Amino acid sequence: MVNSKEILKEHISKLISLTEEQLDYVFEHFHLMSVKKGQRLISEGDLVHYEYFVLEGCLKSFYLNDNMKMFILQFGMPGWWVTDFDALYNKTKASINVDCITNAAVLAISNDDREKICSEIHEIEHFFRWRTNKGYVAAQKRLLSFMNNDAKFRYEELLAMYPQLYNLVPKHLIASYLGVTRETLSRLQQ
Amino acid sequence: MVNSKEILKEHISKLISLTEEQLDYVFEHFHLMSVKKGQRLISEGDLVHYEYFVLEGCLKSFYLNDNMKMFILQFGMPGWWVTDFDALYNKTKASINVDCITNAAVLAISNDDREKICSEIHEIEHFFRWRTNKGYVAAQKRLLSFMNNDAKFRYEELLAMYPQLYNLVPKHLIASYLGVTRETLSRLQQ
DNA sequence: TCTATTTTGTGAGGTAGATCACGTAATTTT
DNA sequence: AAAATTACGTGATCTACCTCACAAAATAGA
Repeated sequence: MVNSKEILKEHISKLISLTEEQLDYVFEHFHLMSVKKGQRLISEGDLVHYEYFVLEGCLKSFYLNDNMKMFILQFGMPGWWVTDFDALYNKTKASINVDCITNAAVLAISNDDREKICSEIHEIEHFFRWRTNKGYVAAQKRLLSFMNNDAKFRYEELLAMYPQLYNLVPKHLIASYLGVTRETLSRLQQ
Repeated sequence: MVNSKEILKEHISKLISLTEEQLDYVFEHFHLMSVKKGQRLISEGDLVHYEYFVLEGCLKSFYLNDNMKMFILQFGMPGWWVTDFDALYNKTKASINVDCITNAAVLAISNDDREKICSEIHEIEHFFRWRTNKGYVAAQKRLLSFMNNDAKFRYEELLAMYPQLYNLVPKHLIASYLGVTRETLSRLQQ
């Protein structure tokens, strides 16, 4: 089992400086969850109460269209935050799903608790602003790559960024992330 | 000429509550700019010092690939914030450009001044966190629409959201936003 | 007002990736 | 270990969109 407290502290301390007491206090608002492969953390149509910081394993957030075709928004690897940010922040029903690709350990924090520590500790609000900014920038870059590059390029780009993915998740999930069919992905590898 | 102070105050007050004095103080950190059609605000390769809040007119942020093909990331309409967030926050060189599609009025704030008022006024940090979160959610939704829908659907989606765009900007720019050629867009309209 | 530039439309042919269909390997369940 | 399920590869055909080419309309500059 991982030392969740140390991992979170180190993650936060990359962006802001808190005292040990503050870090302990922040940590108290998270709870450690051990989640099994296939387990659903967020389901479309439900209210969303938590966001999840991934400690180990791999989650996915995904959208299912009317034909039940899956589109993966994010692979939640260690150090990443996963939730339906739209539904969580605006207290609306989830339009996406989150589940576990492999057994995983995550730290969950409720929307209320996040807002609470954000308002109590200015630096934590700063931390979450920067974290969200990074997500925004990453989403824009992915959008650009989508418009500018073909599937093969995007595939190599993804594997360069996350080499572990190749052996960690089935290829049809990688295809869903790239926005192509599994058949096309299979043909790319030649 | 628009009342820039009132517009900014109202924009900020939608998310947070500040005193009049605080709002005045915040406003002092912006400067009003009148920009002409075609004028460049951010150029690829340069350092980025400002972000821009659009009061009137229309900006565009765009990426040019190796063949000088343009991809529009954002139409900056009144009430939107435009910059290269990656370059601005991380003090690296711009990878995108921002210019004016029509004559426009914007409020500019430097990165240093934003960080300054964010650290001085906790609520302002909160405001910018929520603003960025909205941008992140919008970028993810656009990505999903890109993967899930064809060009015609995305075109109608865009016009439903911004009906003014149809008469405000040339069609080839709309095509660049949708990620199709101008020829394809022209054929979609039938 | 005349000219130059930008914008828009449309035909013809090419291509990346989709869909459907089938077979085999690998993994999981019993 | 057998059976069931899931993952993966590959051929054949189809289609949304691209590229190139040309022309007409609209707009901006002088």
